[in-house]
Amino acid sequence: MHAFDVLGDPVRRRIIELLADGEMSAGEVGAIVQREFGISQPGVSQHLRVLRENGFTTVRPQGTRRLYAVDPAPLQELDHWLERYRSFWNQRLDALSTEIARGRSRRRPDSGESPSDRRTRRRSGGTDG
Amino acid sequence: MHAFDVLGDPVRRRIIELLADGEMSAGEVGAIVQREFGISQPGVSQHLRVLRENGFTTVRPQGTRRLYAVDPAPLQELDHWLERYRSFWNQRLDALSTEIARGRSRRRPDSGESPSDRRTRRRSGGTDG
DNA sequence: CGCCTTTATAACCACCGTCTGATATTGTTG
DNA sequence: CAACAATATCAGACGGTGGTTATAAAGGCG
Repeated sequence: MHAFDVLGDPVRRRIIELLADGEMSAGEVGAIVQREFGISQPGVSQHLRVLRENGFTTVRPQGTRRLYAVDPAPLQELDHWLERYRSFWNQRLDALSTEIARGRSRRRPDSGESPSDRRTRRRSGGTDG
Repeated sequence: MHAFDVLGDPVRRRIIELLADGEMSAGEVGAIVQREFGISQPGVSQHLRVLRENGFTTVRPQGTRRLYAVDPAPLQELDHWLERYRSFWNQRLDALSTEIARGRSRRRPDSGESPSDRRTRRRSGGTDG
């Protein structure tokens, strides 16, 4: 699962935001998220699981509590994806279109970049990262 | 709809990547995406509509063709969201956890930041941007 | 005008992500 | 050990997303 897929959910984004300020217990995260989004404890727990299993958080037990912390590695993946577009917003958009058009006339045959997650069919249940 | 929601789909991400190299017609985008993802022309068109309606692309008619270009403004939104996490991956992770814990002990009562998109219920169909 | 191409839209639908209430698991305390 | 707290997991429901085929709309050409 791609980092964007994980963060394409507002609850999970919010959890990452909360954890950015520092380690929190599942319950603390839950209290806030339950209030803000109006979902149940198991609902929150499922989102925590997605984050955990996709490397966005680390978790350590402290008694009955589970302390979650953000793991920034997958976020770096997003940052890299965005690199190509950073130059875009430092320039005028119409002037950029012209430059892009020029750059496009000498288009590279193979940019050597792997395209975004490719799926044959959503129905196949092909979820790869 | 939040920028992450839009890009939380691999087809739409791919389309943005394609357009980053320069303006393309809907058909050109379609040919690539249909081959890579194995979806139909209307399927591609629907994704283009989502991108268009959420400000990720501009479109201009050229005869029967529609030329799409990337509009980077919403991507900037992502970049801002990521700012907070950039410092994370420039440091050792365990040392960072310690610092975060310290910073957490003097937690601000109100960070003044709007939380991620808040929904009452997914069932309510509350999709706001 | 008819014919063709391009591409958007309409109408429909399957499935999977996200939700729920119930329950299991983990840990602590008296 | 029982009781409690914290939280993960289970089993099932369901609606929205992302897909389809058919068709409409827009434009160009002979």
